[in-house]
Amino acid sequence: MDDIKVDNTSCNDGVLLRMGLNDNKAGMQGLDKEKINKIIMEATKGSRFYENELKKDKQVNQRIEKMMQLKEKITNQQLLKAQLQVDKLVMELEQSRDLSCTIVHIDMDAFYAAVEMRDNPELKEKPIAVGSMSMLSTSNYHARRFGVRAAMPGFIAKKLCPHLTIVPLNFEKYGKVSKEVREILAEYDPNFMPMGLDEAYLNITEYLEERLNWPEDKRRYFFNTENTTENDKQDMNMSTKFNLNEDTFSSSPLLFEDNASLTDDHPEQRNLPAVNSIVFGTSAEEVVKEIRFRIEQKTRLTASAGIAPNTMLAKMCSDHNKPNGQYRITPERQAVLDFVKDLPIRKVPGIGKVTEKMLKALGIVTCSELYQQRALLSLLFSEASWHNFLEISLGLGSTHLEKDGERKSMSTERTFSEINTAEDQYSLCRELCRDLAQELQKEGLKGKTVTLKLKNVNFEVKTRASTVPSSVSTEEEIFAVAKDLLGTEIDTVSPHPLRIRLMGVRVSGFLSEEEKKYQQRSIKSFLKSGKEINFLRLEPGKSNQELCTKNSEAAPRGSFFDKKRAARQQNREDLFLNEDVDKRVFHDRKSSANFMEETSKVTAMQNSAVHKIFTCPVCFEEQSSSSLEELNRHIDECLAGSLVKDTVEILKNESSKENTFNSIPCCKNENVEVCQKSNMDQLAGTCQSASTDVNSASSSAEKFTQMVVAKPHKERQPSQLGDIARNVCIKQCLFPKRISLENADHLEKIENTEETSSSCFFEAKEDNVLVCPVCNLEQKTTSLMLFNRHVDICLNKGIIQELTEKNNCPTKTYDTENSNRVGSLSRGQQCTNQSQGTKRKLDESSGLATSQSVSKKAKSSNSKHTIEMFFK
DNA sequence: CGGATCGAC
DNA sequence: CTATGTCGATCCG
Repeated sequence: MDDIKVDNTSCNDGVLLRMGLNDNKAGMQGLDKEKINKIIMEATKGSRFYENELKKDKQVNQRIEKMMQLKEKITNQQLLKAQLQVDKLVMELEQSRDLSCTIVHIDMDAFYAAVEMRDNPELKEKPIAVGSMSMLSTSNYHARRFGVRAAMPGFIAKKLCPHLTIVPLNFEKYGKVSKEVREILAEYDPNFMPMGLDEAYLNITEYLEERLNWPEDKRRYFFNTENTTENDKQDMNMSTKFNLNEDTFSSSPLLFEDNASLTDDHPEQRNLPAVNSIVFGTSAEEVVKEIRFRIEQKTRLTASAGIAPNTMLAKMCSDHNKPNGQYRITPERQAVLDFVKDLPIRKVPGIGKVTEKMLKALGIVTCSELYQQRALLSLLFSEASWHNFLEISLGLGSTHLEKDGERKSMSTERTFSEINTAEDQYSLCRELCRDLAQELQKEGLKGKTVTLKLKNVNFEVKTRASTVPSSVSTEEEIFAVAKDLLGTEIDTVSPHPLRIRLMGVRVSGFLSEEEKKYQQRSIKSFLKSGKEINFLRLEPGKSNQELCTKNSEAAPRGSFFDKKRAARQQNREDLFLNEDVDKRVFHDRKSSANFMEETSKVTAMQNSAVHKIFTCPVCFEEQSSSSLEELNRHIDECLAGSLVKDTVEILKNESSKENTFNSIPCCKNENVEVCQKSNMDQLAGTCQSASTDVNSASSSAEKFTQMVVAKPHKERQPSQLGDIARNVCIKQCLFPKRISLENADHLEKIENTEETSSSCFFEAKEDNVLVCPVCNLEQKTTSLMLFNRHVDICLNKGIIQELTEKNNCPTKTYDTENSNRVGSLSRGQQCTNQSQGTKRKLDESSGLATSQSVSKKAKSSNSKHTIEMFFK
């Protein structure tokens, strides 16, 4: 927004700090500063809001006091030393100064208000503001003369300006206009960076070069005469505004580069020929004029702009001649320093009310003072802060517009009139969770930490966060966490009621893009394959839902380990099948991205005659089938023939990194894929979105488990067994069993919170018999930690060396601390595709542990849970 | 990690 | 009556 930052007047007390005032131009209607302050004060004093402002102000003052005390203790010696250090950095920064870019900041003037005025001519001559009685988003310039500004509640604005018209927000409209503007901007920099609806940065460096050779015609724009007849008049004004003089028409670059064009924002009235087109030059100024011209022609709204060698300066430039003006800092060091010299620090983006006040306490108001005090600042502020200060005072800023990365959090919050009953609060909380879950789903995000935000009726804000071992994304999941947070807050104030005026819920701690791809793909594909196969194979009426919703009652938890034990007997050999499976199941090593396609192709196969080669996961023979139906039939036959063998565990590493399906280490001897609970919880969201059948899951994890885990043969009808076994089978082909670090990570977390979490994994203690992957002996254990300790000990014995040599395959470390970074991705690749020599190198360079480093690790830290897994 | 604060739009 | 909603960054414990 183009609202001018509050210039801190001399008022010493808090509230007025934020009530910035505009100059009251002579002869204009409006109020003077004093009057405005008085009115605001009267409207404010005594309110809960005001009391809170005072409190916050006190805190800032305390911070300042602390800082001043620190300052007192600083000796000259220290200061000198700091000076040297800082100046060293100054040198470096100065050397890195880059003036080669042309950055433009475009800022629509009083955007929302301007849009509303445009669409309702009645408002044109009136003071208006956009927002509500409780909060204004912006005001037009007329209203600003009364002290009506953005972030001011409407009722106070009304007191300042009784004639003020308050127009409600209409984001849809602003969004449309914003899009129109962006379409123009994209022509100058396809990578421009929008900042909200009304601002954007452009890097027009390249564009400028190109444009240099453009003929006039390419730079000619026509006045929009269609719009309204009334607009003709404006067009003439436009001509004036855009300084359409002879220079412009001659479009001589030389003439434009001189200073005359720098003053074009205050053009004198000229006699202009009536023209319906205009040619813009090739200089940066001309380009920006063109942009603004086109914006105005297209939207009938004006914009201000700044041109400078970096974003920070450009932003401040756009403010310089606002509204409807532009300003350029030429790409010369001196020009930059001149601009910055007397600039109040408050104008700098990033310097807000508090920082301004703190710096003011040190006698720093302008940027040159900021520079002069650099040594002191380096001793009083954090490194990040004083580095920033230094760059500001040198006029340095970023020269490239980095696209904002992935979002880090998503939240929703609501203000309301006091709510003080727990019941209402819970239901409100649920509602927020519902809204948030919906938004999360739109972006396919799941996060690990849930934050509850509360503002009590005294405007005191509290946030309470909790991070859970597995990502959440559904209403139920989020609410489950949020309600606890809310509960404890209610408890802490009890027996008094919790009196709040705002509640908010936020989810953060998303999986990184890498993790997400990795996880989602495999999960989605998995679900897809599972779903399709079920869809095809299960008798009518047997839906996923049934498989999913039936959970613990149908499959008691103890059975989980029963099955494990039973399975363990006959599969040790399976471990050694990998390589074969490797070669035979997958004809080509497609990236996992293809698996989505792959599965959908399989679906498509039913309708199309396309033949598809597929390897039967049971007999490992290639099958050319024209339909999934056919393939299934074959598999059924195979299964019937080799039922005893059941499904094989396929420890295959296919080339794609992402395409690994997670399973837990201790399940490695299982013949069936077992999804661990923490993982299941993660899957739940996807599960729900992918499968419409699945809903109202008290624990989607368990449903999932049931879907995946095959029951022992005898308990099932043959047909069912076939279905499920094949399901598992195929799934394993598509998503060969692997251990992911993520998994290990969750394992540990779950274990640590064993008592509180409803983890079922180690619940049946007597059944926890795990096979040590090192000594291959069964270990009866009550916790993963104990088991890991055993593995560590085994490793320490040096058995690993022997095994590694024998197996000629690297070992794997599951380091819970590095779990996020160490992709299980690249590992799969290495094991299958590369000779060991290469493997080792890659392992080391990517921070992965090879057998050697694993041993070291195991020795050096017992606290780390290392789980080794040997392939082949 | 959790909580508070700052700053921007 | 009546003082926003959302997001990222940073600092501190």
